[in-house]
Amino acid sequence: MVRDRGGDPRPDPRRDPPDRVPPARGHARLLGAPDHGPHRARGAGARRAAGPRAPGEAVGLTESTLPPRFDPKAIEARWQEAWARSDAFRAPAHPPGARFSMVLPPPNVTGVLTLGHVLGGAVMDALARWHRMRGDATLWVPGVDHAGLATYVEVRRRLAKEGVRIEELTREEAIAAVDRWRQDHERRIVEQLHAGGFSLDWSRYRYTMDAGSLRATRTAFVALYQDGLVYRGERMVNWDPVLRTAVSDLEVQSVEEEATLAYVRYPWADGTLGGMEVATVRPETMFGDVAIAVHPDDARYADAVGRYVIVPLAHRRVPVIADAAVDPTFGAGALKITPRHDPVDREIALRHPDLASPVEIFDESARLTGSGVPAEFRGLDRATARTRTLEALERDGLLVRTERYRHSVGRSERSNAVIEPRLSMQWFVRMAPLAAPAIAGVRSGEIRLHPERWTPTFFRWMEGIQDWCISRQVPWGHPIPVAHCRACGQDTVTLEPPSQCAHCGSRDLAPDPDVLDTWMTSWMWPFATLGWPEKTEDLAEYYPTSVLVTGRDIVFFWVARMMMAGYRFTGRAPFSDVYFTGMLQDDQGRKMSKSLGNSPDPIDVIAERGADALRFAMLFPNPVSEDGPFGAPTLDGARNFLTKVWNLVRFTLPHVPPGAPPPAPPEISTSSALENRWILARYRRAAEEIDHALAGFEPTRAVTVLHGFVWHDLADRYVEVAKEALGGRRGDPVLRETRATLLFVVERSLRRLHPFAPHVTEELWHALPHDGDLLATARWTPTDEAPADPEAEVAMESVLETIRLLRNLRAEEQVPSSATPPAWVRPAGPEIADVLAREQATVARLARVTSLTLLGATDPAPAGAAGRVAPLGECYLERPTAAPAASEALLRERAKLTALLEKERARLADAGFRARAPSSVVAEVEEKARDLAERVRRIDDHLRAAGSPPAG
RNA sequence: GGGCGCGUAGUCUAGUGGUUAUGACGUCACCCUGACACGGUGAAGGUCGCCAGUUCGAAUCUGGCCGCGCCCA
Repeated sequence: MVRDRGGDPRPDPRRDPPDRVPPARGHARLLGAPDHGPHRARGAGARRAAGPRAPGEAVGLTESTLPPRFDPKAIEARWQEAWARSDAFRAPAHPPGARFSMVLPPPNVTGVLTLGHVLGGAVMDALARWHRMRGDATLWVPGVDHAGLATYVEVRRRLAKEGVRIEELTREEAIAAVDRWRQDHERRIVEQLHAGGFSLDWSRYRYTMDAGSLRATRTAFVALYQDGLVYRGERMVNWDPVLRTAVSDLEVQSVEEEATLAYVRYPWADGTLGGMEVATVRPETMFGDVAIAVHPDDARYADAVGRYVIVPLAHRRVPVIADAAVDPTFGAGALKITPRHDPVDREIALRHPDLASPVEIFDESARLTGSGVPAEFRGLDRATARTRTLEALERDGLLVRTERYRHSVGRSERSNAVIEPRLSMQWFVRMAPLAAPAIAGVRSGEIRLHPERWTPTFFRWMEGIQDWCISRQVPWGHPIPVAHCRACGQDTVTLEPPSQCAHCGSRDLAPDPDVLDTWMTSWMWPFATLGWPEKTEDLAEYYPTSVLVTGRDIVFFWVARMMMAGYRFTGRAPFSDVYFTGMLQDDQGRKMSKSLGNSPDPIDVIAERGADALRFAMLFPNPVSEDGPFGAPTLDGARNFLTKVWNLVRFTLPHVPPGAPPPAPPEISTSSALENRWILARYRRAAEEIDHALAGFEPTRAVTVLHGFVWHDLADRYVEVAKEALGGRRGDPVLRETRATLLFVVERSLRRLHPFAPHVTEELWHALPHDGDLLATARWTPTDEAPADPEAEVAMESVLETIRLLRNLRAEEQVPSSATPPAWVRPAGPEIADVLAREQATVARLARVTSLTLLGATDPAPAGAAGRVAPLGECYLERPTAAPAASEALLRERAKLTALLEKERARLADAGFRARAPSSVVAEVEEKARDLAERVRRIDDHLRAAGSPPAG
């Protein structure tokens, strides 16, 4: 760290910003901690006050004033301000060394953040804080997205409630109305992001419609236009008749729906009896029919091809044609051809150029207004027209029959309106040439997807990619940078809005009235936020970005397109790794979604539980990359764990001597206390796994390891064992070593926990002696600070296992908790005997036995004692005199071991196993069988001694 | 209809050829033991969806079936 300050236990950044805290190397006693509610009468404080001597007084403990539970509200805002004031998250301009950069997927100003956003945020912040602590120049760019159509629809709906139709406003009024909404939501989103404690660089905040984004979008459009990758053309598009705009293929959801399939007779034009029977779910489109098509090989209609029929109600003559695209098994095997209103029909019509040119029958709201529509139906909407045409057909005797029919219907993602395929003039991006480098990038591993299993889906979509319709007929969005010349009819496409036509020089120009699909801007987010198209320093320093974290639901909308834009406009992949998060589900297993209204506002959860608990709960225990439930139990778990950490520090504080220096790796040798060697070894193992998991995009694994290590190894086992040494009862050198070890491991655990629970760890870190201003900018310490020590791990396992066995016996024999009976152990080997001899006192204390006697191999079992047989040997515990001999557990154990033994013996009896399995495996099984047999024998001895003969 | 993925204790989950199948939540019993009852200790709970196959050996590999989910038509 640059400055060695700190020591002031609870800096209040509102009064004392961290960089102005006077250097004070004091003891870490907490001063002025707010009283968090009445302390319960029971507990340590009360006991100490009442007792003759507070434990630890003899060794100079200091009373901690941290309350037993932490109150997130009391600390979170304070640290958020401290981080902000110290510019901790502002990425340096010209950093040496490694870079780590990310963009926050810009939340849509359509709404506010959901818990899903917090999930992504928790993952990103973990990565950002981890890299920052590792010393990488770290940049995480915040911003919001104008979310074109989505926001427009939302505002449109809101205005409609107030009785205002947005279509009736002027363009300027409509834009102003949407922009007011945007500002309101933008403010709330920023507030939410602050409340989450995310380490975003707010100095680089961006908006997808700010000046830079406008310039980037315009530049990209012009470049693509000049390359011929953007073109205008009359194509069949997905038309949303409610919003009266085209939408892209991705914005159409296909839904299974039930419809009426009508069999309609088209009479022969020559007056012959009969006609062609055609099945359709859309009889109202018959006014646009130009033909009836049958399959060329369909024998039923061989004579029909070339004849003419009359379109019912419209009374027009159309030919019967043959086309291989017709499915002869569907309906009657004849298809009416309405080229302006069905993509398949259009394809067929294009193959038959002699057909009459198709007529438009719908207006932009899908009302029947075309010239070919009989007066009876003119002005009707699609649904009414469908009913009326069926009625009319029935009246005219042309409706043969109807049947129910399930088929999939395209609905607009935004308005839920049934999409009307419509031939219209739109702007498109040619995708295949843009997709190729992105496909290659993923294939070569230049871009990696995590979890990997999503790559096939990615390739499938990319390889079948269609051109992208980018024009929208709404006011809200980036204007299409094209001017149409009224004089010569040509387009002028330039970076700056032109004052005259580039072709004829006329000044009579009309700007294109449409706007761009919102993704035409967001696909450039990773570099547009860094200043592109200008050659900025940020772009040079921080592009390409490192990781993109997002939900799988926008892989095609956004992730794939960012790759395309990245390669096209910067020549590079926009990021090297993509991490997909899962979707959260509510308590009932339903997806959390805005429409269901089952995602709480993160602000409310944070107010109630704290940002740390919320974020931690996002990562644990359910895997981040899988869909999974999220609710109160998960939050409770996170809160409980953080309270555990809090109390671990509360326990540690009194053992920090006044004036203690910041924690350093303790001097450890093979003569050190076993528990100290062990916890250091365990810490090292955990730290290595955490680092490995983070590097491998497995945040849940990192958090799981932390949770297990801190709670079980450190708090449950180490602290309990170390209490003896910490009480000074094992002598001064051991006390010093143990204090140093405790402080070191606790402090280093806070460091590794910080990316996942930044506020509470920051608070606790400041309560301990520390070097530097903030944990957020402290070092990610190397794992080899703590020595690997497999020997200590094995030895400690024996100690812990002995304790567990004796506790188990206590419970089974219903030994009263106040009793401390004598116990015996017959170790299975000399190493275990050694360890237990040295750690006798620890075992006795934690198993609450009055003495622990080690038995030799030939010593008889203590009479009347309850016993267990385990791999490490046999444990005996004096049975309460009143208790009946309980041998159920022993019998259960025997049954289990016998079953295992059978299995191993069967394997050994198998000649094939002996012949083909590796000899090491055979030896292992032999050893295991010997051991099992020995244990069964001992159990039998024991049962005989206890007077209950072994079963079987 | 096509593609992809997933089925492990009541729930969620770890585990890519040899482990007495991991952990969390929940459940049961005992316990307010010098930080934590948002806690401690111990226990119970699984034919690893089903059926075949490969292999000396399968939760793990292959095939089929059943169920669920997602994406695309």
